Amino acid sequence: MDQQQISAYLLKNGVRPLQKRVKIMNYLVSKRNHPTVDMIYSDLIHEINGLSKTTIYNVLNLFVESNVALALNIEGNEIRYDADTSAHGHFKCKICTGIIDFRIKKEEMPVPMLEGFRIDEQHYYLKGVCSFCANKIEA
Amino acid sequence: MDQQQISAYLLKNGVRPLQKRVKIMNYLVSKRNHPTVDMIYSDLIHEINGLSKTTIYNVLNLFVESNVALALNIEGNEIRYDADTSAHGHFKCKICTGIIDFRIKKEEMPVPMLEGFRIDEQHYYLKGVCSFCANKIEA
DNA sequence: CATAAATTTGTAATCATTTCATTTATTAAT
DNA sequence: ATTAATAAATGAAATGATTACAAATTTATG
Repeated sequence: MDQQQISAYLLKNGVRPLQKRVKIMNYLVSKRNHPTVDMIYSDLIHEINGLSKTTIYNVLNLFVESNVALALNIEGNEIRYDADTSAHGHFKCKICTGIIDFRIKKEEMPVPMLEGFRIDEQHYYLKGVCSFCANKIEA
Repeated sequence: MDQQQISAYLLKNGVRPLQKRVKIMNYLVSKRNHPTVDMIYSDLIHEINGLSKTTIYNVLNLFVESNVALALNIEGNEIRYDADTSAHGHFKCKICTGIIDFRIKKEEMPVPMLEGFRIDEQHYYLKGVCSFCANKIEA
């Protein structure tokens, strides 16, 4: 996705494609690292002159409201963001703190018996040790 | 579960059954309300003389480490606790903020293809509007 | 009982996030 | 283009949950 495509994508979802918004969305879709606000800030501060952390909070909150990003609450003390809003699960490694996506077909998602409930969001996540870190520990 | 059973349960899981620990665990298993630390504090302060919020944090962290309680990270700004450590999902209502358990059989849980990963925890949660609040809105 | 070890307490520190008033950028109209 | 009106970005200060830590208390052990 280049700047043009990102702008179009935001516009289609009711988000005015302003400079910083486009750059932050571009960061999310190109890095796919499920970053915290701090990670985004440290990486983009070099690229965007005079970027403020508050702006990142504002933009991300807007993204989440507009359904172009997900807020992941895996650990209690940090929110991580994901531009992939399709159905998928997340694995968080306790050692390296990295988050890895894994595909789940919608049909595989268990459907709970909740008569009369309106379900807006489904989240499925795992915690453990990723294969890379597991290998390190063995060695 | 009475005090005796709770003490035995804690002991079996490597947690010394001290007074406040037993009372906090008793609260969790009897109320089943997925409380925050503040909810536990406001309810138990009347019952336990000179209870400190720090103690609740300490005890809950110990419970989670010892696998006798789960820390639920559904909303970014609060951790909620659950003494039911068996496989089940959680639904959080956006309106009344209540959390409702729902059964999922272990077999129904989707198994991701994560070769060489060690999976310690599985979490499945939904957000939306519960039937009770949905009815209110309609009316 | 007395002592040592573990736990609880309360205050202060920390950290992520939000609030808010001000400044700056963007859009629309002239 | 210029200007006026609107929306967004900024930074400092406030908030709120959680943790750190030293002192006081409780629990287990000889």
